[in-house]
Amino acid sequence: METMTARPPTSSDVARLAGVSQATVSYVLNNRADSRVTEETRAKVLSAAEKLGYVRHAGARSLKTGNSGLVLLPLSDVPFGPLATRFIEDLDHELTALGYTMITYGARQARGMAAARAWAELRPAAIIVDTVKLTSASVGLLRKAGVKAVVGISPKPSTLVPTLVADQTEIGALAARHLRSQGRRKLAVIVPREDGLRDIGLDRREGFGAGLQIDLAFDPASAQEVLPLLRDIDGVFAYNDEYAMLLMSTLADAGIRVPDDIAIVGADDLPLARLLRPQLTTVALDISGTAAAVVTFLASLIDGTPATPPRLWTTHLIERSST
Amino acid sequence: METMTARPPTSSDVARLAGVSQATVSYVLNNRADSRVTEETRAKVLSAAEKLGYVRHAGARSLKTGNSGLVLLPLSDVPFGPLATRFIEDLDHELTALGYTMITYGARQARGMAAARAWAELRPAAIIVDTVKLTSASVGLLRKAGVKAVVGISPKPSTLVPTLVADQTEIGALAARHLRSQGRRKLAVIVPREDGLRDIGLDRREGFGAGLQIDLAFDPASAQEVLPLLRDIDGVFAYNDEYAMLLMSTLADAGIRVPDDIAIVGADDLPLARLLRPQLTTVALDISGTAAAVVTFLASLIDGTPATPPRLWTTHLIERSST
DNA sequence: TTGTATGCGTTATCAC
DNA sequence: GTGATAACGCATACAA
Repeated sequence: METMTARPPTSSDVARLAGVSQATVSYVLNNRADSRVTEETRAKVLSAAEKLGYVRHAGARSLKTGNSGLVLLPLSDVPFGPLATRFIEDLDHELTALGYTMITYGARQARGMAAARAWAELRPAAIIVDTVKLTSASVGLLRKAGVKAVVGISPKPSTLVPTLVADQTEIGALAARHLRSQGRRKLAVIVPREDGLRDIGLDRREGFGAGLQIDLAFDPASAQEVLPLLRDIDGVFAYNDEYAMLLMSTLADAGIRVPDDIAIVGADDLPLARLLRPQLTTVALDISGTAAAVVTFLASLIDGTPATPPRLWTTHLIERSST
Repeated sequence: METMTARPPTSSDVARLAGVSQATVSYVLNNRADSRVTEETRAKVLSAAEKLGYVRHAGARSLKTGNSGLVLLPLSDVPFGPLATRFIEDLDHELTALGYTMITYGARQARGMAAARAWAELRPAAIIVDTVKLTSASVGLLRKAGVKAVVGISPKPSTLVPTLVADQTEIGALAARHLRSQGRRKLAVIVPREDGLRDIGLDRREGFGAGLQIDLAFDPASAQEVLPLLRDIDGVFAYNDEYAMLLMSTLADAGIRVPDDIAIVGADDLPLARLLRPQLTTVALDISGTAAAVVTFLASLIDGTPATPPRLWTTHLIERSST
């Protein structure tokens, strides 16, 4: 027989079953040290809670205590690869260890005020979000709603909020340095045409420095079109490994040799890109340890202690046979 | 001057500023039709709320009404590609349209009771989760906590909960049918060695039917090792496009021609795989419209109406030059 | 050591 | 049309 219509068990239900007061249940379940409870009553409470399948009501708890323990991560519109996924997982792990609950929210949620209102309803303790989704007004709203830490992610530091700087320029710079060190002088840099990727591409291009900018959509036809632009080029930074793969496949078709005619550098060190022949030289991003630093940073902000945002990653070049 | 320590504005604050009662504020903000409010007071309330930056407290609301409007999506441990990402985005969009708030939870959250307790704290209206993360006990706990719709995702229907069946066998079957139709008779099927992928691979292999099973790790060295197994093979279903890429790069190195010596079929129709030469024949999954159907299904369950879970995808074969 | 009482922000039932 | 008022589940100051 199913108990379909039964109301979820409350701490009062647990108290009734255990033969104690509701307050005692709360003490036991929260391990409050200041109120020492007999081992016996403690056991009674625990077993009663177990038997009833009692689970705290997070809403009621947050209403009472004024903090939800939630950390909100509205997902970026930019499709993310293994790196970002790994970072999010690490973040979740670290936050869980500190008793926070990490939640990701809306893949394509509207930005600005509407989004901020939706976020604020949950009364999160912290929120980490792509800076482009924030406005001065929306940050104000979030702060008013009691969000202790509003942290941005962005290629450049924001004036609005403390920002985790995802510095794209150093990626481009590293690629340029390597190509130059290989004696390449006639350089080009790929910038994706795709919406979300374009801004990142422009930043990588900025870091790359002097060189021909080639706008490229992720599409063989587009690659065919830009092929003539490479006539006088002997080194290309391809934005990332995926665009590098696109480029290399097109160059191969055209009979242009890599690295003999043109050297190619990718970025992100995708596992899939290791299958390429020649193997792709790439700028790898190292994010290990970042999540822990970010969580420490968040905790400081939540406590009201000022703190400096950590670096999101370090970069290093992996030289393979495409350069 | 910042108002750092100010308590978030409540509906009472709005009422005070607007010069009305707190109940009236609630009526206005919820557009309750039964209590007709003057257009004038309505405007006063709205402007007061605006000025204060008032945002509802989701916790208090869910405490009072007994439903949170939350739909929880504990993410699967299996790394997901563009397809799953798209599905999640669609789902979010559809749910938002119906007034629900979709939230994804913990990338590597523990399964079983511990996870269920964490989920239940949020008192979601519905939860969609990989069936392997559920146990009979944890489903019971969730139901007791008032979760109206506990929906599984799994290759096979579950006895525990209504299940969105991600039928992998038909993918394998389609690949086999195509290879046979091309006159290939000595068939093999790749099964990934990787943890999360292996079960999916075994299901695809089951659907494939007769043929040599080749266990393969996503790694060029592993591909080298299995190369001898392909000596007598003339058609391979490579599990998915990524493994197909691995395989094709290894075959190319060994001087084995595709499709002349061996025909290859991938799956998932990855954009990146279109760069391959020869171009990869693949089993494509179509998920358009699925999210809407799933949301309709969820809504039924939440209303207490029994309903049949929709199919997650349809499959079709895209023939290119690798077969 | 445990119980009583209160209020967090909200919605909803009832008088007015 | 609008305003008191109660209750949702919980944590905690204080009383016992």
